[in-house]
Amino acid sequence: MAKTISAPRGTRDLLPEEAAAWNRVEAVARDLSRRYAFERIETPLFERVELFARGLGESSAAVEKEMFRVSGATGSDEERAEWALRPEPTAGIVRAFIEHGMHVRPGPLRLSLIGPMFRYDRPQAGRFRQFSQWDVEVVGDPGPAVDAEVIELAHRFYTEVGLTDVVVHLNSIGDAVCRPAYRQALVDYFSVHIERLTDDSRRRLQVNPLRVLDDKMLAADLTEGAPKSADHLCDECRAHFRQVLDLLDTLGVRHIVDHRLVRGLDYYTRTAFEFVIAGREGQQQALGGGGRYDGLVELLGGRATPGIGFGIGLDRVVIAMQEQGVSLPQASDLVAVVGFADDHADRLRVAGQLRDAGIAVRPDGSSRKLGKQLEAAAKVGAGWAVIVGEELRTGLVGLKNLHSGEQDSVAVEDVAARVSEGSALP
RNA sequence: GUGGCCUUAGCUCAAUCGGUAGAGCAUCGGAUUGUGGCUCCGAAGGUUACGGGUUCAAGCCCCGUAGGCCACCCCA
Repeated sequence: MAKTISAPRGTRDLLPEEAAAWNRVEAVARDLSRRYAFERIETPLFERVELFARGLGESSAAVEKEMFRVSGATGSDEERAEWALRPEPTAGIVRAFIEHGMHVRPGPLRLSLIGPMFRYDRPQAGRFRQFSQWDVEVVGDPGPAVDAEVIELAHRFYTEVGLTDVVVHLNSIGDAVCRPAYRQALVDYFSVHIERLTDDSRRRLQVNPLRVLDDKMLAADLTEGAPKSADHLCDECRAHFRQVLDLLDTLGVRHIVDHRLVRGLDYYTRTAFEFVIAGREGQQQALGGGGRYDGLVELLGGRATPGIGFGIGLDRVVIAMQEQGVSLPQASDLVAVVGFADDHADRLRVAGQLRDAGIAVRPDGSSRKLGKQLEAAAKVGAGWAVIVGEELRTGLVGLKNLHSGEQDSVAVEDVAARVSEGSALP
């Protein structure tokens, strides 16, 4: 045997046995996108490094150490530009929004995508270098109602996918008006305790003081004693946050205000949130997160436009579904077509007729004895076997229920109806 | 980027003191020519992750590399 090649580190193959869970997750995401009137958008899997550096912030972990760089080909300047696989979808969507002049469209714009993201960090439970997200963005709506609607949408997603105990943690981190003062308050506070900070936090204090709150290495009393952004909000931000919380109460969305939640990306303003499984502290408990980014469009060269959105990590959702034992009903309306000797023409013709009628068919292509074919049919999960034999001359085939063993002779055109009655559940 | 544990058949695992690789499950075939699931018989499947070292002899001891798992940072 030739030397084998394995999947790249931090990536994995989606095998057929996991398909049911992924199908469910993607189906719910697509259906909710439809019901909440989001339109599909697709952006490239790679963009210029500069887009992410400017959009997410130079000091964000995603840019600082997790950028998955694409080595450019030789040739033109275009090809030699620095590219990176997208670590998150928002920057690309905002880039497209600006590039296509989408601000002139009747708004607010509601955009959604499902696709892979890439971060070059070390693989771990629930963390991969390639992972999948469902992302939704509302661009052009500054009001708190849309914050609540979007959070409620994510919450509904978790429920419909079958998960329980998912709660939203949220915070308001202010805006261009009040953040500078809060920022200074943090600098003042942490400067007093500079000897208790980690090297990393001392650096963050210079670059982005909010992210010192994110440093889990610091003693709890140090971060809990730090100034809270909620206490430093300007009147507008305070009112906005208050309304978001009230609306979530009205909608019955369980939420917890977390003063340490600042989020890893620099573009967030006002509302920031994260979805976690209650009681699962420590490891990769975040199932999704997002927030408002009222300054991002302008930062990337567009005219000032508010935005809000979230990304949900579908890999982690699938893992959580497995952990919680979410049941995924297996339809067994698959029909195997078996027959005798070399009557493949008959089998394929019958298979075609059944497919015309809309059912899933798997003809046996072998000339094995009938018993082997039936055994194989049951093993691949068929609920029914259609046995093609002499009676086909009169339009009849044997229809055998592979779970009960019952069998009778039916007309080919009646098979589909019998199968869709769906009595073949195991 | 840092640390710990690990790597033998497709999967889960054995292999005594260092003595030349085994089981269960799964797969495929058979058990008197047209009816599966149970049972029985049989076959196939390995450069013991890769590379080097020590030794008469290495799956086992030593070094390196890669990969996996777990945790930290951070996040989805």
